[in-house]
Amino acid sequence: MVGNTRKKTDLNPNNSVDCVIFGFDFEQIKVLLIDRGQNLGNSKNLRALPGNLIYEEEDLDEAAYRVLEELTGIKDIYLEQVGAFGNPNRVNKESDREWLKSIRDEPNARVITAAYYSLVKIDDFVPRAHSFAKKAEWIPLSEIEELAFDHFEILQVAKEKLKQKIKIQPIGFNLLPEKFTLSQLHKLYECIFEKPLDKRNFRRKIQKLNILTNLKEKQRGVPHKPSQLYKFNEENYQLLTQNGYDNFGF
Amino acid sequence: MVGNTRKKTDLNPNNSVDCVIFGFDFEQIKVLLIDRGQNLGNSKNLRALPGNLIYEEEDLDEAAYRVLEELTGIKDIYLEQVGAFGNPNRVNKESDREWLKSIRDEPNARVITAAYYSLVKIDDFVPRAHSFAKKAEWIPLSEIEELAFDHFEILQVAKEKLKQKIKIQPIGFNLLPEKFTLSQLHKLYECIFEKPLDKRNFRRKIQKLNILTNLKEKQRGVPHKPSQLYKFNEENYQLLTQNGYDNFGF
DNA sequence: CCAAAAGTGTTGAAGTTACACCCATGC
DNA sequence: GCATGGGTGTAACTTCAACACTTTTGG
Repeated sequence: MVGNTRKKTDLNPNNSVDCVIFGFDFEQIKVLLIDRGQNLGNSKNLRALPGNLIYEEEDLDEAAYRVLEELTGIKDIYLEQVGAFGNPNRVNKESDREWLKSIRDEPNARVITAAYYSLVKIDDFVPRAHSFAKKAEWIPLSEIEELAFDHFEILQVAKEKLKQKIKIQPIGFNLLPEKFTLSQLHKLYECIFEKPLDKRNFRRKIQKLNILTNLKEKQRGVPHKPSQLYKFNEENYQLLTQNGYDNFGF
Repeated sequence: MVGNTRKKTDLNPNNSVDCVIFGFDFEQIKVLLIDRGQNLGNSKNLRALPGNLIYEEEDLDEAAYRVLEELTGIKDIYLEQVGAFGNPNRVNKESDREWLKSIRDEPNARVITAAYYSLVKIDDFVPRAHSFAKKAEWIPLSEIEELAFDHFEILQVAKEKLKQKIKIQPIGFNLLPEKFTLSQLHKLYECIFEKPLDKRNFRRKIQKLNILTNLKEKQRGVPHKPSQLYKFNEENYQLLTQNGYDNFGF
């Protein structure tokens, strides 16, 4: 992989990857979208999921990591496959067709995409736009109403998969900084499940799992009682799950 | 779709679908595999999942239904996507390369596959081999140790997805005949989860869901106390789940 | 009458839900 | 001293796990 010099002609014109990048700013879930900077007459400049064609000899997972880095500068993150999307009508918006003409050698090729979702610590990097992404921006999930191609549909499926996954694997920590408070974790779960969770019950439940380490360290500079800081305890998590435990309930 | 006359040249050389068809014979889970009837010198004649290239203008889900019917004669069944598999080394077995040469126009093309799993009532049809499938056979899941391409890996993932899915949606009924007994359902769940479930607890739990209709009809001709027959109650299931209920536990 | 699977209830432990007040800090 | 979010316990209820015997049929 490393050091390959790949040409545009090594691209597989029929297959792409698209990434739904979730972030959490302690208030809401956000999704990283790119702005293709189209200046179009009558059609809308819709945002898109970061995604692109894969190379002929490239693994799908690898392609997802690569594309993500190329378009946004993000690397080394948690990725999970959502599935394959191959509706022949994925490209039925005028603005999408025009855009493809401007960046692809074979703009009319039928493209099947493998979608991924990933969870990132929103502060670990400033998303930088690269390549054809004129801007890369965090957009609140709740405000997204329309996207390029079939990306809105992909987003809905990704959201659903995330909800299911977090019930059987505590992947939420990927969205939080190394050190976090129970309230932040609580808020995160509420945002993902899109419903309120009782504070005391949540705390009891999560603490019973014994996968948090209390850092014996407090928040500083907050205008209220400072909160304990915790970190995810990877070792205890391994112990817990090595016998097939997968009930993270909620 | 109907009436299209499609030529071999309309095939998309880079994309295929593969189907993991699960069946249940009241004793164990079986998987429908095809035998490509290779007569090879030193390499094994491995069985494969039914699958084939898709057409250029064909939806993935549709392609899965079509390929399945073409290779096995099965139609109108429950299908669920497993995901996209695109490891460039999927074809690294000598026997697979030779076989592709014999059936494909572009045997060396890199192929990304969308895998599906499906649940069928094993007695609803006799699988018939068609096309390049020389035989289509039900093989016990527990006896499958090696398959063509990356099909064994696909099978493992499909099995895992099925286990997860049946916890949140009672899809098991697709594997049983219209009329079935609680013992058959019980055995089915044990086979899927690969672990014993307490008989009384299972019955209580499933009956509390209120998605079974007691047909007030008994098994006949069995050399033991005949069992009540039940059918799946679709209406009650809709009522149960319309408010988001998805705890079919186990 | 024997073999085979069907069918049934109880108890103790664990988990779930709902709910209200005091605490520590910055300003 | 006030506003803000942090942190805690209990009681009623529901669910879960474990467990053994009687029933009905065919042969």
